[in-house]
Amino acid sequence: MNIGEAAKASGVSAKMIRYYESTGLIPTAGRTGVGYRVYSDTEVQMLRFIRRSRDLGFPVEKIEELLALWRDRSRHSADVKRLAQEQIEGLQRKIIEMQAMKETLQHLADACCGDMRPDCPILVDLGSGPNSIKDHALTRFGQ
Amino acid sequence: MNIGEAAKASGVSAKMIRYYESTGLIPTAGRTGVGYRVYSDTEVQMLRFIRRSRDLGFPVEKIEELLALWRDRSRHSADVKRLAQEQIEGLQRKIIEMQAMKETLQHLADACCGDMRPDCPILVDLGSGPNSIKDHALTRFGQ
DNA sequence: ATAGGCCTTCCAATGATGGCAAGGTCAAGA
DNA sequence: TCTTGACCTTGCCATCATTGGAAGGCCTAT
Repeated sequence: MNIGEAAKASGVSAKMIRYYESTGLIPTAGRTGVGYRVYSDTEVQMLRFIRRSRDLGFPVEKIEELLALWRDRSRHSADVKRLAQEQIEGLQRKIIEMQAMKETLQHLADACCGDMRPDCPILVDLGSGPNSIKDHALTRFGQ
Repeated sequence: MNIGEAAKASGVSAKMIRYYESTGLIPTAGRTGVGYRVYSDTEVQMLRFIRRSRDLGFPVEKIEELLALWRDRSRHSADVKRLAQEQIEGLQRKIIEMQAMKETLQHLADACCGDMRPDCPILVDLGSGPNSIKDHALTRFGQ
């Protein structure tokens, strides 16, 4: 199987397959006489594993650990679960962070009339420093 | 004010201040006789604006637009609100995406007993392709 | 005078990916 | 057999925002 076919079959672009090989994430592929990379079903399965892990947000560094466990028949499932749990926590942290950004922006946007006038609480907030949300809330409720 | 003081006062690192200057996001700072950059309160305020915008997840490209509106006294607040709304939508998209990843992982982790045995539905799923979640659910409910 | 803490510029790396260019190869059709 | 188009190869550059380091100049206090 050529790299293009392996790419189609795995969902990993040819570019990325070469990249993963260069970084050592996957072993160096076999070559034909003229230097074309050759892939077996096993290798395609490994690529699909990587693709799916990326889709779940795992950084390549963690995928390396996951692959090692995948290959290790005497692994402990606890180790896999721990990696998954860490990833879940990382995702949760980011979600909370973005949720906070979103809510802050939503409050500001709600307070902006959004017409032709120049007055805009969003710009006022951005120009006024890091505690402005609280300040703004206090100001609003204080009035 | 030196760049170090401006950095402390604005929350933007000296490194980033120089970078923003080099990319044209902020105007070139004044210089002392020996070439040190000098900053006024106005410029520090602009840096704080940038910092706060970054904290809300705006890409630098959008901050450029926000800064332009900030400076433009004949702006329409509608333009600012639109930028904020787009940012909110972008954040929401990413949140949903990460939420989906998290839930998928949570299902998988829940199904993994996490002990010393090697059997692990997480690894099975990662190795089995993109539709495995649905497949897995069907398998479980079908049994 | 010297130490250390600033400042300057330039260069490089991050992580995962896409894009482009120049050149070799293969298969099918004229 | 020759050509064409689709594939492969390597290598370099770009992204995005940020950090780090190296090499060298300046300023202040001891």
